[in-house]
Amino acid sequence: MSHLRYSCLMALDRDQVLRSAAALLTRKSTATMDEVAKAAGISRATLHRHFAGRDALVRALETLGIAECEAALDTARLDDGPAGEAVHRLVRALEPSGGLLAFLYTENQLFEGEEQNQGWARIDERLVGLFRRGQESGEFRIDLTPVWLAEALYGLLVSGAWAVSDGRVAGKDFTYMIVELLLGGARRAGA
Amino acid sequence: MSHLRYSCLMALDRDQVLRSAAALLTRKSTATMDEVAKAAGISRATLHRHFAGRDALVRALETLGIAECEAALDTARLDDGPAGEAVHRLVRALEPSGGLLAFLYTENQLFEGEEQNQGWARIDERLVGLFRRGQESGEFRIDLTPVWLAEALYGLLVSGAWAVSDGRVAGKDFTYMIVELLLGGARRAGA
DNA sequence: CGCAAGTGAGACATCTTTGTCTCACTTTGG
DNA sequence: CCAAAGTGAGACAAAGATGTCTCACTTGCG
Repeated sequence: MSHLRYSCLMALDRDQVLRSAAALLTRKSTATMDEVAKAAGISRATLHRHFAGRDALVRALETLGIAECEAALDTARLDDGPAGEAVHRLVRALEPSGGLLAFLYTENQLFEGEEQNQGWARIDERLVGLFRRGQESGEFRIDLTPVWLAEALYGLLVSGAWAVSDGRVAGKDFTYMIVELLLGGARRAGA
Repeated sequence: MSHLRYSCLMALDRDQVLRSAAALLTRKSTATMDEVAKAAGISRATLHRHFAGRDALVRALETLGIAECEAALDTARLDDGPAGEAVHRLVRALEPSGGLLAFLYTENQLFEGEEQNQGWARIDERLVGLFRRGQESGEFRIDLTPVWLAEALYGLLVSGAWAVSDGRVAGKDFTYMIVELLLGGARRAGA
């Protein structure tokens, strides 16, 4: 039964290709299939054997991004302790996926009419739930809707990922900057 | 001398086409020249008479966006009064340009290698100067760099513009949400 | 060794977008 | 009324990306 080994090996290769494609498309979202293949160190023909086409590749990246988000949401234990600390844990867990999420967030904006992947709705739900919990516990202000807070978190993740990749801010500050701005804002506490 | 009238009429038409293109590309950043032309109510041939090509159109949109930003920066009188209020005036002045800025911000991310338009550098400078002023006056915290605060403002503008255009948040809350989150954060003042 | 599977290189047709051009029609101003 | 300018519709080739296919080569395993 070489079939099992076959599919196993394929899965590994496929994942490596996917990671490499994510890394490239994060920097250049319009990269060609040929560029993606070269970046992965394989030929365009082999790339095509893994992913039926560009759409399939992007959809696979979306699935990967959703999986990483779900994993980060689990890791961050959103229901434990103060909501602010949960946000901190979440951003820290999301940091490695920042570039991929930036790509998918802007890419998703193109699918104006089409229904978005069910996975994002589920993630939105959990994120909104976290902010709502913070409001109900009196930790977060209630004049900013949970939906907006979730949206703002996405925006800050994108800004942060791009600013880091462009060298405008240091990568080590990624989590701190996002969490501090999202939770505390720019105004000095005493001011 | 019909030449003067000619150029004058052209300028008006050109500006209308530009606005319409901005409105369309804001929603669908990959729209083709044909779609842009149809959206403007003109033929593709005429569109080409106004803008040599897609690059020229995008560059013209960039120039428009820069001009609107500069105008907003002037209107907001960044050097007057508390920096926090200046930020509020700025976001309010920027609100009508939110969609266009979102388009240009994400579009600019594609020009990774190339040098960006000098105009953006000047705008960044003024924006960073505003946040620096707020820090020096003791109004803003100093553990978040002015560069990051400026970047975060861009990100929140993009998130806000998309959230409004997708109907996830109400358009009338645009300025309030962005300013309050940017300056005050999600955490309740007393918490 | 010999075979089967996977891969790389490249040819090829196709599709989309773009840029250019022509031609007929409409509008405008003298 | 007439001529000039602008416009719309469409044809056309060129360029870029994609998807498909073939063929030779390597690799791994019996």
